[in-house]
Amino acid sequence: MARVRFAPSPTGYLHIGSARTALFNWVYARSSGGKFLLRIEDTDIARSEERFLEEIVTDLKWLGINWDEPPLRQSKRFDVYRSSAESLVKSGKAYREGDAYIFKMPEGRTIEIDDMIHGKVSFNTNDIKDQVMIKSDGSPAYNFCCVVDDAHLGITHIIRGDDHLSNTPKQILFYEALGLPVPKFGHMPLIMGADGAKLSKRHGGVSVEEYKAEGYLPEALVNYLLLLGWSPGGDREIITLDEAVKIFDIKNMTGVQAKFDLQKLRWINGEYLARKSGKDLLPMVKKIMADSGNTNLASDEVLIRLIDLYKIRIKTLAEFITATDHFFGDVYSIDEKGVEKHLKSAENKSILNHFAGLLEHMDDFSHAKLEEACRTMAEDKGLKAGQIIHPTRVAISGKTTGAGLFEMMEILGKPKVIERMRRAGS
RNA sequence: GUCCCCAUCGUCUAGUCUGGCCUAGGACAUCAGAUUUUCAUUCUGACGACUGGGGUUCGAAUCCCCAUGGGGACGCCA
Repeated sequence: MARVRFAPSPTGYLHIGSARTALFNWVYARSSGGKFLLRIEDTDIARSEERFLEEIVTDLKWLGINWDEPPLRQSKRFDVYRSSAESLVKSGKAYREGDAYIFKMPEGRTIEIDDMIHGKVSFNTNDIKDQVMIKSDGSPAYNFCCVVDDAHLGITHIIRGDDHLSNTPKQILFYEALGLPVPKFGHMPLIMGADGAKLSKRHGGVSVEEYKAEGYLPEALVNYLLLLGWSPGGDREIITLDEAVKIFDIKNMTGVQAKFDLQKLRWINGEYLARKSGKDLLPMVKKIMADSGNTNLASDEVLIRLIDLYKIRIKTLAEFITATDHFFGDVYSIDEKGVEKHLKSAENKSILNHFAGLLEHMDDFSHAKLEEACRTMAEDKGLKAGQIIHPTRVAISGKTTGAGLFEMMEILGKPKVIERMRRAGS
């Protein structure tokens, strides 16, 4: 049975690239009926912090990733690494230099890897230096404790980033020297920024937290990450984790570095947003509104109506806030070009005032009745409905885009609508 | 500098392993049109690629070599 792992180092937030690594390992385990484990690489005690670990755990769960056994912490196993290193010194494969333990690199050997993604890759040991196993301060070096623990955990398949490809021959040598079975490796290409450079803040964010805060749904982020380096086949673009588990085959992963495309992520997020109900989205919207300082400005009922109206017009939850700001008070963003185009002429002002006058006599302020009133007025005055709709939209929302006008009016309510129309018409 | 990985539309990719079905398919983005007598959704269409050069072969996006380009690694970081 396959056993795979994700081994984060709690020295910072969960990087989007690490999240992808975790994701593919998880999918590999679930699709093959194997186990997915977590190992905490906290050997750098000075830089490791509990709060980072908590954030990583939270983010993994948020993405839908769970693990089958309690996480293993490397900081608790320094004695194990030391005795392993000691055994290699005894057998003559390593030597000591002060308090450090160093592995003697054999000469002239070719190490061949049959990578699950790249196929055959080979290295010559002449290109590799002797490797530190235990540092002078007693802490283990990455490549060494990685091997000791992967063997200890019975890891059978290691799926990780291409940045580890050149670590692999070193690790294979450790497995051999220690007399341990060598697992299968699969190195997936790194994600680059849109400009081909290392992924950074200006590409839209590097941490899972940033995407969460921006209002991306975990399903959408997962879906997008899954499409980077793997193809579900056919013309599929939208795929859930569960469906991916059913059809995943590591053979379909490409060895080609991919650029992170925020536009496509946004599109996918929009797809998921549109498919959710306002009720399902409510907690997330409330959270993101609270985080940006908007609290208790509308009832849940009104919020749900707004979400249902706007979910097909936004790509992230954060956009909901700016798109609907005119519902939450009298200070909201104004599209100056829209004002210029629709509210400046005397004719439009007169149309606004006339329409407002009609509205004042309405008791039933439902969108159906409002639309009826608008259409009737257009007919009476020989106008096209658009000539009433556009100025009204800008007058009550400050925007040229948004939900259907009459639904907007209904939710805003008679007093606000008329007040804003009168102000724009004066 | 040395070693390693990679190379199809602007981007993600299908096709490459098992050469002919590829006048290279899909999606995002962009542009245009239709629908919606408002916004968006939706629909239709357009634009748009096999990095270059040598081979091998009846035939190459697919196999081989070289060049170029991109990325990674060469830490007592992980």
